[in-house]
Amino acid sequence: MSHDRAPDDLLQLERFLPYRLSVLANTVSATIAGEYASQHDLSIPEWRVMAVLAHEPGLAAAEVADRTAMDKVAVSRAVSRLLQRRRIARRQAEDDRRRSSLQLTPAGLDVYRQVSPAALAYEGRLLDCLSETERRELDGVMERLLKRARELAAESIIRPSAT
Amino acid sequence: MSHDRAPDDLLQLERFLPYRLSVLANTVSATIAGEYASQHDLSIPEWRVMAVLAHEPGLAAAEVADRTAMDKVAVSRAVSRLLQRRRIARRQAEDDRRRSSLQLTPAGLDVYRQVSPAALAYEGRLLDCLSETERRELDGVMERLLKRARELAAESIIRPSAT
DNA sequence: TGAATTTAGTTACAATTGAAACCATTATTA
DNA sequence: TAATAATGGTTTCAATTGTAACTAAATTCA
Repeated sequence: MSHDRAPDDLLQLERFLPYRLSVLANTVSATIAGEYASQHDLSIPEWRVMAVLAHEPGLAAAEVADRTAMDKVAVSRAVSRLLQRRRIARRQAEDDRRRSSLQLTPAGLDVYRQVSPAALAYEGRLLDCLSETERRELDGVMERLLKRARELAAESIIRPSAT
Repeated sequence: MSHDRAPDDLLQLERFLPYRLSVLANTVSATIAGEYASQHDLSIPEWRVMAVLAHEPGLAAAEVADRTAMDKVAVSRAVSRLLQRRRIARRQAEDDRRRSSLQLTPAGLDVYRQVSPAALAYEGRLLDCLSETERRELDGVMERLLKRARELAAESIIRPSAT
């Protein structure tokens, strides 16, 4: 009457944390991306760049990459779109002419000030389904999981397929 | 001495749950994808298809899409690669000739039996950083967050940009 | 029955993303 | 100081992914 294969010591997709994380993150990101795009013609990478520049004006592209967990190519592309739309401005650092210094324009700051509360409102509604305690705990859990995930990622890069 | 803009009632990227979820999920997925790819030449979509077929042999493509949170195009592509490699077999349902019935081949089952414990081992090491209680709680929290995220996603599709 | 819809799945085309090559500048060191 | 290496950032090309159009089969209902 039951399946004769795949006993439950083998992986079941719906119970697999990496799968669940991926589905949750994609669902959330797709919703937000739709919101940003329709309201402000803004992609998630662009939004990330703006958000870090709001808090730390003058960063170079590499520093932005660092703080947004994006690679330098993605930052370069987001930056060039933001420059086109005059949402950020760039000048070259006087000490090092390779390096750029990025900051929001007044128009960019405006956009940030509009998007920011909408994003926080979405986050709030998402977290509605958790108790205050659960939220606090989730915070710590996420932090440790990310730290751990990075450790494991570093491992498998160092030793891509040793015996 | 402190920044004169972006007060903390505005969004700070590192504290923003959607951002954190995305970074965590991407880090985890990239690690696993690298593992699958190097060891078995298997993509994540393909792996998902195999995992559901291991538990429910005979599913049609649309049902696979359902259970893997993938769209039908992604399933179609994964299925065609898996067919090429003889990891799954397809026959058409006798009652409805549009519909296909998919199942792992013995070779496919073999791959699944190899990948599955490796994937579970990774998950175990990731969860190492949490206590037993925290893991149990995370399970419930993930479930509710996903449910909630889907509600909110449905909302914004129904009412894409009402006043 | 038979035209019009709906459903399952694939294909074609455009947009996004990632990896590697590349240019310009700065740092190193022989 | 001249050659070499390293760094910041952009560009190019290929692979992945998403959207829409499409084919074939089944269903609806006039």
